[in-house]
Amino acid sequence: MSQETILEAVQPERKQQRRSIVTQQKLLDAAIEAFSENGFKGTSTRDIAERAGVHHPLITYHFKNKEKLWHAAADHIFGAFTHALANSLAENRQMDPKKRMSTMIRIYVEYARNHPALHKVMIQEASYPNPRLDWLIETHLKPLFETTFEMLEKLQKLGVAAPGNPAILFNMIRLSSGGLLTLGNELKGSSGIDIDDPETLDEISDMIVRLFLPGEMPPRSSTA
Amino acid sequence: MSQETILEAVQPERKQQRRSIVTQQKLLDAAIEAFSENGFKGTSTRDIAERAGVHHPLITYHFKNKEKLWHAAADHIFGAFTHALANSLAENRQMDPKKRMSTMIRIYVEYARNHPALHKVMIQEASYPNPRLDWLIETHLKPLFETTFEMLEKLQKLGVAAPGNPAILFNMIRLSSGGLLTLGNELKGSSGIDIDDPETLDEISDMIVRLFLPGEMPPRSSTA
DNA sequence: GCACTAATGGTCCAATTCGGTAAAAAATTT
DNA sequence: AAATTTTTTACCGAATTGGACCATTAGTGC
Repeated sequence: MSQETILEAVQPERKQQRRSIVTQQKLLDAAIEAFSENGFKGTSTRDIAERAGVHHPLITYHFKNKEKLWHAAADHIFGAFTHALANSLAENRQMDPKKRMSTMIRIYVEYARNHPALHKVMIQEASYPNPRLDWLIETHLKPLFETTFEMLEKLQKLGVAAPGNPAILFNMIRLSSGGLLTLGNELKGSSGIDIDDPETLDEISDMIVRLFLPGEMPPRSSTA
Repeated sequence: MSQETILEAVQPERKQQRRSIVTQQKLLDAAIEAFSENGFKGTSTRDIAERAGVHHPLITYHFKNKEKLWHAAADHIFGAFTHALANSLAENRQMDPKKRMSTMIRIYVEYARNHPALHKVMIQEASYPNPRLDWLIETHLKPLFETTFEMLEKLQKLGVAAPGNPAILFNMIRLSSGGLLTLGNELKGSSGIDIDDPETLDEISDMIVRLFLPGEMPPRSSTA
């Protein structure tokens, strides 16, 4: 979590003021929200400043320019998610693989509900080829996905996860959870699904586990 | 298919010229592409005209304004998809329910590959509440979804489709197919999935059928 | 071929918005 | 109180916005 930013590199002869941290935080949150809704091109720095309740030149002051603000915002939300995920996985280190994966799914569903911007930003940038997408893939997506691929493959060998290309399988899980919640505004009207109902979230998580991890864990052998 | 547009309402004392239809077509295609990439707000009419290779005042001439162009473009792509779907379903009228649903999935996967704008536009508009989303739901989504819900419920009763809320199930299918292909630009880099490979499309379709329609059709009884 | 209209091309518009800068004012830290 | 960080206010020039206007061209119906 080194989002004390950018400016730290210059030369902080004096320590950063608290209100400065607050406005940076507000700007990052507002930026993520705006970028996730309207994409990079479709978002103006003025819109972001307004959402943050802050004067727009502060963006230049704190983040230099729009591009750097986008990167900082992406780092911010991915960092927070990775952190939440790592925490939860550390807690469940001794659980069996199926339980661990189920937990990850549950966390992601919950996270996607509370921070839909995480998935939305990926969609926005994947919308057409651009350098930000490449950066996102290399910096955040690949590291995040790799461990999950491995976990899934292991589960497939154990007969727990459904067979087939694990990469495709993983992405289907990703879309059935995060992608589904991203459509929140539409689901109620088109399908009568209310993602604000906590029971709905459980229903989604349970269904994903049932669909994608249909097998049961084999009884633990003494040698392994 | 009444996308001969808008102007027909005025009073066509003479019949529409062929080149006019061509430019309208080009504008509709360009509009869908642009709107799907950058959303309504993020798209300029000039961008659309440029993509279409057409002078931008022609948008005003043919579609009155940006809003009406969006609606015409949405009608256009949803009409085309509904048409393709209906055609294929008509061909397979005598097939058993599981086969029919599998066919629908296959069609949607293929369609989403060749016309990613269909799904992208829905995502763009669902990104935040707005009147276009409401219109989209009422005009196109609900009619399109209703029949599928029913088919799915029937398949659940037959033990073919996975159990659980059919609306959620349906939307997971929708996202595992169309939503997945929408991420095309990202999937290669992040997961090594190449959606330009026809085999990948088959793999996706097959996996969806296996995951969501795991049961086999019961042998046909003589009375039903 | 002629008259009429639909369609296009090219130009212009006024308004707004864009990202970013500069310098004064205010708030904090030392 | 001095020094420095942060915020505020005002402003910039460039680009873009959706749309209007009219002369020209192409196609239609006779």
